[in-house]
Amino acid sequence: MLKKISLKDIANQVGVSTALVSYVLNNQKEGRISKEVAQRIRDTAKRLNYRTNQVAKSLKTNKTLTIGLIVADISNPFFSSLARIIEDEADKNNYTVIFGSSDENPDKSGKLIETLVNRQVDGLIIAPPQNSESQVNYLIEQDIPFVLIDRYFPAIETNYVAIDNYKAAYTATQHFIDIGRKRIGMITYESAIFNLNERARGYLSAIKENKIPFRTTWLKELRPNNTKLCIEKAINELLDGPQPVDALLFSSNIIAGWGLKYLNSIGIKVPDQLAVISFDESEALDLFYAPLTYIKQPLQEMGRAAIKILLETIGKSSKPVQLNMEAGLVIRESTAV
Amino acid sequence: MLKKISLKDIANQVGVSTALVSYVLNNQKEGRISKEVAQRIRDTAKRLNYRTNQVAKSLKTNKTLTIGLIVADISNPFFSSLARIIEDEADKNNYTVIFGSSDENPDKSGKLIETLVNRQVDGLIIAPPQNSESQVNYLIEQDIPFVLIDRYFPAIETNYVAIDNYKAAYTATQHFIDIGRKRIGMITYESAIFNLNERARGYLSAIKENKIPFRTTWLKELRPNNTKLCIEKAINELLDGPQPVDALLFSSNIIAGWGLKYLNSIGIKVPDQLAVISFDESEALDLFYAPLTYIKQPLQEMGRAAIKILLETIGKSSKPVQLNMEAGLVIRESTAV
DNA sequence: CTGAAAGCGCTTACAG
DNA sequence: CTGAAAGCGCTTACAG
Repeated sequence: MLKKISLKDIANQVGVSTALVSYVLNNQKEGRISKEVAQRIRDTAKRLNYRTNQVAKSLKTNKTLTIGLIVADISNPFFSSLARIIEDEADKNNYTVIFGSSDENPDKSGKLIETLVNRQVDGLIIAPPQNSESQVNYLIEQDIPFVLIDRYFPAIETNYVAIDNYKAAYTATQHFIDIGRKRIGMITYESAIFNLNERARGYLSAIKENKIPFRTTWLKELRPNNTKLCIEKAINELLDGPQPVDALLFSSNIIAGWGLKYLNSIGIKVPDQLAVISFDESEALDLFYAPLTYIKQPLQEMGRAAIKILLETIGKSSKPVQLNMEAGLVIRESTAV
Repeated sequence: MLKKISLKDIANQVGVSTALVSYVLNNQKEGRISKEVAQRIRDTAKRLNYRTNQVAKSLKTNKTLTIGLIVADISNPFFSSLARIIEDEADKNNYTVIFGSSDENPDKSGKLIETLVNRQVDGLIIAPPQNSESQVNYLIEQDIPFVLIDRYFPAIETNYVAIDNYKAAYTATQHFIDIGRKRIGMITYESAIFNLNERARGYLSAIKENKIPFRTTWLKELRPNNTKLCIEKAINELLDGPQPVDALLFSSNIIAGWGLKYLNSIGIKVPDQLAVISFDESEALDLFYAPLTYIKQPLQEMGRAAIKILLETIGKSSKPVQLNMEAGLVIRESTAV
């Protein structure tokens, strides 16, 4: 790289101190600097194409105007959509975002947190994987501002922004019942992640409260790895036998993606044979021959709230803000009566 | 935040200079420091939970170990997949990535470049929007390492990693011809972006060289804005009249997404009435009842190459490396004979 | 084997 | 209205 122009270069050219240059370029002490000198400083800065070195500024001010975003996988449409919203909101506040993908792996997320903290991010937005409680506690101990998003740990008092997953799953299941379905399956991950458990809990509650005799084989909890085959196997089990399910709730867009592909390939008729609802939308789901009924998370609001809370926390540590937003149910053909 | 532990704190505790602490923690001058002291320094660092302040280190070393990634839109699956690959490759080299979305807008990309440069990123990976030549020239002037990805400006000599879009479109069009299609349409964006022009050029060449009488109405070039309606209109025009097209090439995954949705809704039979090929894959496309034949870009290789070239350029400025990789054609049901 | 010291490019109280 | 100076937390020649 070329030698960069520094404040000192401008100061030398104009024949003033770097202090003065700094004040002018930061629009400080407005009234107290002679207009003429201020203008000469500005002109020179422009002529030399001066760019402030944020690293030096950060070291001095102890602010980097950078936030770290840790998601499970930036290539998952749910997270990349969220990332885009967070990017835009951050930008409005002159913040820049560094991202990292944890792959739902606590070791990776721990390393990411460490890297980002070393880089002195002003705060973090994290979708924490299971078993990462200690990392969250570490951030609390170190008094590093952060907001959990999508998931959280009910036992730890932190900022978070999520949806009411219990209610969302309950509503979806109730919808199946309302359109007359009697045997309702659900495919989800076997996981300690709170939001997934809430989804299963909501599903079970709705079934119970409607006095539908529940069969344990209706709820399939998959290992997160080896997903594709497991999903196919789960679907087979749900559809085989004399009492196949007539409705199916997918607990994530990824599961829905694989699941629909498989339903396609084995020629199941949706919604006639099987009504289907998925958590989260995805361009993908629109191309299924029966556009999917889905649980729509208010991503925009979630991203906005996360940034807002984070910036407030950066400003001054305050009481944790905990937001359980309400998700919508977008009803389409996959649950048509 | 809590007061952070600095090198000085460790130095004070152990009773040595910060220089020594720095050497030990960076594993420098290994043999020349007494084992005993080194061990005490390490123990103390651990006990105090020392984290190095990367900002201070960066200021001194003039390296931030950060790269900037500017794409059109991080929520577009093409770019988020690329981002994920770049993230992983960067991580292997201890680099971290800051991203930004330009929305194909040169003003936005200009601002992003400025922000990232001010933040002293060591280098940039950019998918440049149209009319951003001046920004690229600025980077060259300033001798800031960068690699263009996905698109580039043939008139400017830079590092870039892209596919041979001409060839990819040619191959796709040839495939239509090989399966007996006679009236082949293409929907693309009206744009000065080189890669899109190359796609149109490849399509036209294939038609010409196969001596198919080309009709200008077959090539639809849309304004990038208001896409959905434009695509529907374009499809209507292509399918209306006595001589509807019997094959259709979509020049991006976004266009394909909207296009397929519309084909679905108007009940066109793929591939019987209309054979279809799209640029780029997407989970989405698998859910279309006739899984799509698509042009597969070697994303993994592209991301890897981009990082490799960038890091080499950061190491020492060298001759521009220009990679036109070959895309594959994945043949599926949408072009079945 | 170890330390004193300069310096990276800024900001900001303090003094005048 | 303006400047000299300290300091943010590191690294690294240099000296011993």
